[in-house]
Amino acid sequence: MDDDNADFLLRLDNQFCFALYALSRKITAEYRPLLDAIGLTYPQYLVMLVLWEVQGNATSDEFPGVPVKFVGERLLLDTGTLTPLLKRLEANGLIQRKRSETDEREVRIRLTAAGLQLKEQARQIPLQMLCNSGLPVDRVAALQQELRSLLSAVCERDNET
Amino acid sequence: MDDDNADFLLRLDNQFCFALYALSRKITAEYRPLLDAIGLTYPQYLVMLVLWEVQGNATSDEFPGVPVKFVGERLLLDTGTLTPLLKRLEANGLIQRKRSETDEREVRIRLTAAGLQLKEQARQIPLQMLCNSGLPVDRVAALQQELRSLLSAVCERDNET
DNA sequence: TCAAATTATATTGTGCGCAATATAAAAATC
DNA sequence: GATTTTTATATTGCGCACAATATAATTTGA
Repeated sequence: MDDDNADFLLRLDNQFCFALYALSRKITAEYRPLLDAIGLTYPQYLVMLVLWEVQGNATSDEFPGVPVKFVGERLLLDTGTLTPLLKRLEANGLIQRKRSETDEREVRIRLTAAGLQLKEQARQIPLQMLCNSGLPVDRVAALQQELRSLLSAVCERDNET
Repeated sequence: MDDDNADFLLRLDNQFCFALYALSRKITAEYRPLLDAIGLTYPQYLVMLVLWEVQGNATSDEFPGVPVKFVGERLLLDTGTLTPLLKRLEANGLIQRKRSETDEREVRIRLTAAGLQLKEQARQIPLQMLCNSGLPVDRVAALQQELRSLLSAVCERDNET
């Protein structure tokens, strides 16, 4: 390949990765005011989404909790990120962390009453975001499908190695 | 809206933002081995792309440099991120940071000989990434166009405020 | 022309991400 | 059943991101 072609491929505007990286940060920034209002960061919000989904409306008495590993697999995050994040959520009274009695290696996570309650304040966020964005819904939906498809492809390749 | 619909919108798999966030991290991870080989992190690589583009083949004698602000606008990063990053690039001998003589507020950034030289080792990276990904080129290209379009829309809205 | 507003960068502090390492418990293998 | 291997979490350290604040230089405008 000659230099002109190589320079073309090195131009910032031609980097797929940069478009992805920049838009991801921009969208996260759009969430910030909404999440500030309920006292969550964006990664903390993702963890709460996972827990709201899996714990349903069960109280912490009824629910055995999920291992940290489960949350990590869902969000593609490792314990170096999750352990301190979960400790902060615990310090804020939204979750409980308790070492499993049947398998002492596991730490099981479950929502407190306050954590369950917070879901009611979060319900409005997805629609709010969509409205705030002013973007055409079908376009966002199509893009999301494509992103999820590529993500699956990359993850499957990772698993083969 | 009833609870079922709200729960649907709160499901992790339905979050546009999560698909974006997760894929962005995955793609960055794919760059890591290639960038490790030339001693750059991913954000540092982006800064170098900007500088390679704007300085061309000029030596640091010939080139007046660009302000930190210029790099920040190109990458949508603020000085809280850039100042320490640029200091690391300087410590590694890839750039010079020099306060402008005509406007003492500005710090002008330019590539050293080593920084210019590194471009030769970086030339292969974009094509390598495309090959490694194993993804269909046209699909990636189309997605990139869509991401850039949304990014522009979000940035324009920001500028109006 | 001088005070006020703006601009460019730096600093501080918090919270991710992630590699590398450590530790303890459970499972597998001999 | 003792040893090895694997698994689950924690810790440490580094480098972003970004809000908030500070500082100094320039520009604006009364």
